[in-house]
Amino acid sequence: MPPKKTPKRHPRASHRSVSLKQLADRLGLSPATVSVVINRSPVADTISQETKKLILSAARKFNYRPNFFARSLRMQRSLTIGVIVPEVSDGYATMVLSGIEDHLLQAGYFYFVASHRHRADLIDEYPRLFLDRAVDGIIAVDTPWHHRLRVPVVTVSGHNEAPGVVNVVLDHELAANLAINHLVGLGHRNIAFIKGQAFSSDTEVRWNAILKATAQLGICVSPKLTVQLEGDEASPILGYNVTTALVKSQQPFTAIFAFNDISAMGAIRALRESGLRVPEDVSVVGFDDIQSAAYQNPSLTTVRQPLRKMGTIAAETVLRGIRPASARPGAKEITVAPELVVRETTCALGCEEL
Amino acid sequence: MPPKKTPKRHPRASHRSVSLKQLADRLGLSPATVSVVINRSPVADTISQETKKLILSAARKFNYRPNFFARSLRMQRSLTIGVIVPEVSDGYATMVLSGIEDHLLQAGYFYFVASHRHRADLIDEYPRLFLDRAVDGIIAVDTPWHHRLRVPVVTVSGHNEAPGVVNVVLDHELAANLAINHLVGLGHRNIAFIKGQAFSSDTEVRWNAILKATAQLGICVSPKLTVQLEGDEASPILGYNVTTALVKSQQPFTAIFAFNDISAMGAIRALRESGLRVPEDVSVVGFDDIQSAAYQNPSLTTVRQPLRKMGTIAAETVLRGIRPASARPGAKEITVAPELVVRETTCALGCEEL
DNA sequence: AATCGAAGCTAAAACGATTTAACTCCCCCA
DNA sequence: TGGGGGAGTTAAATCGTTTTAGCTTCGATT
Repeated sequence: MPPKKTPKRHPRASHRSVSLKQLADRLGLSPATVSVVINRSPVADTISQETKKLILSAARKFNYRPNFFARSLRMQRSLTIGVIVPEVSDGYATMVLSGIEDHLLQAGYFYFVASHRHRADLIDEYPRLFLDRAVDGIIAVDTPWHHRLRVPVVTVSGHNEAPGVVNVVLDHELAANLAINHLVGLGHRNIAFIKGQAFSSDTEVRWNAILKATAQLGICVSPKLTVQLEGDEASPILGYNVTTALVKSQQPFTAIFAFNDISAMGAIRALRESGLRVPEDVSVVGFDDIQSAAYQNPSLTTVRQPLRKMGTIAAETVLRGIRPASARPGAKEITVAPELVVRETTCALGCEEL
Repeated sequence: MPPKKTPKRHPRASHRSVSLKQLADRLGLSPATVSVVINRSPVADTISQETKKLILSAARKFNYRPNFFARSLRMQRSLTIGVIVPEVSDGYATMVLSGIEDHLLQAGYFYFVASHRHRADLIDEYPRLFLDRAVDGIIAVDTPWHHRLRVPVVTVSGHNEAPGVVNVVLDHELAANLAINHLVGLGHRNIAFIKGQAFSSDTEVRWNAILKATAQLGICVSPKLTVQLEGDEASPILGYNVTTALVKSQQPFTAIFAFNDISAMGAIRALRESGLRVPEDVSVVGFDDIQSAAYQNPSLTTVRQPLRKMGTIAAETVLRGIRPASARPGAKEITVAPELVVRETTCALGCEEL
């Protein structure tokens, strides 16, 4: 008597849900038929109504869930997007993420998040890992980008003209104009500037926009009133430090235009500690309009970036890139408009409100 | 002459990377051998050194990357964790996420994020979608949890005793003690409380802890000085609203213990607008110690939750649950300790600093 | 009576890995 | 001469789908 050859089942296979083949067996049909009906493929047009009903109701009854890997393997698509950000726990990235998520999940996609914390090796490695995971597309938020990949790539605030990538960017010229006009309109002439870190992809474009805007208005940008953030953390301490240095330098100024809200907060604290009042002695304009900007004390005047919207646009764009329907190229850059939000940290030169 | 039967290749198959089989063909070996060597499986022990070298160098040369789906399909594991949070763009969740990410990526896992925005249908649906995607485990952050799933589940700040799930929670009794002791030590007796929204999983436990702590100190908790946040947004406006109402009610109080930093910020603004100074007239204690707490003006005294650490622990725990090595059950609850961070929004009753 | 076409369904080949149970040599020893 | 055993390798099944190119039937048309 030959030994009974019980085929070894996979360890976890026991309580797994029913497979397509099992379903087909139960119905006395072939997997092909079941597959075709369940996916509402055009081939199913010739399947009789009766059979279709049977299949669909059986699928419901046995709670059939298609195996994701089998399907992805066959279809060569993962319905997954990789998102790379500098840091998950900072306001900028999470706002964008929130917009990205909105759109992706609605479209039936999921996404991986990876944060590189400005480490060059990770900036290189994560996109590769994403590809190993067979993502259908990649969104890079505020992250330098040089790769050329075989999936669509969209950056948010990326300014490299990499081939095949679409950049979703703020209209920095408008942003600079809004802020500078506001300050100049209030009578400010000696304006200090806090530039972003060298690694931040917006730093350079924004700075150029500022130079252009000030030039147009005949405002001089003094190098002595220009400081630059340094350091990786997303903490107000960076703005605090440079502003303290600025005050110590004794150069007179009546306004600060900060690179972002976080540094503006640090700046305000530094000014306070130096005995300067905000906004009576120094007006401060932030950038981004993160959640807490409105609830600072005083509340922060700032240039709002529509971050959620930028995320949504990025998601739409990357998905559009996946459908090979529309020709790939399209626009290389999508620009969104900022908005000036005037709150309490700016006032007319010499004002003494309160 | 029979028509040449060129097997139709898949659309995108062209520039895809080399497969295991192709690699094996090039080497004149079988896929089995190559697989075994590349995965350093025990079976490979009997493969000659020479062959191994050949295989590994060929793999490098042709930049072989195993197909993720094929592997997952076979191995029944995805190296992916699903994380569900109320909202990606809020400080609490992102801090936890940051800790989760740290650990998961190091361990070779990726994670999906989905935010339910307190919609009951999504709280139900996302875990299902995660399972459809064959995640190996789920982490639920500040999210009510009732399911019993076939993968390990870890909650952060979950307080339901669902079977098979591990809860990572703060020691709320300690937290309440720290805060109340601090205030009482400063002479405060009439303390107002801002309770969390009903849907927040910490609300109830924290409240009970507060009742216990006050009872121990003989402090009376007046219902008239107790307000509750309402609304979904993660905005200070919620705290602002209830505090405004509190002030209007004319009940005397000299301190507020808020449910979180966000509502504390709103509370401070409301107090200010009512002509009350913080901390001279009213001391305020927040909760969480989110990034911006230290940079409020005045900076916020608060109870710090080690959110990143909680995330890391959650990640560790869920991965431990996946390895079937260690027996599944283990502790049902892992407690972490809060820490009181005294800053500028609290001072002794009757103080007039500045 | 042979042919055609439509209707309804399916066989079988992918997709790209992992894994178990052999299988082939070849040497050595009785 | 036979066979035991190790070293080195692999055939083939499996994971669960999708999809293309047919395969049956059967009634209708020439």
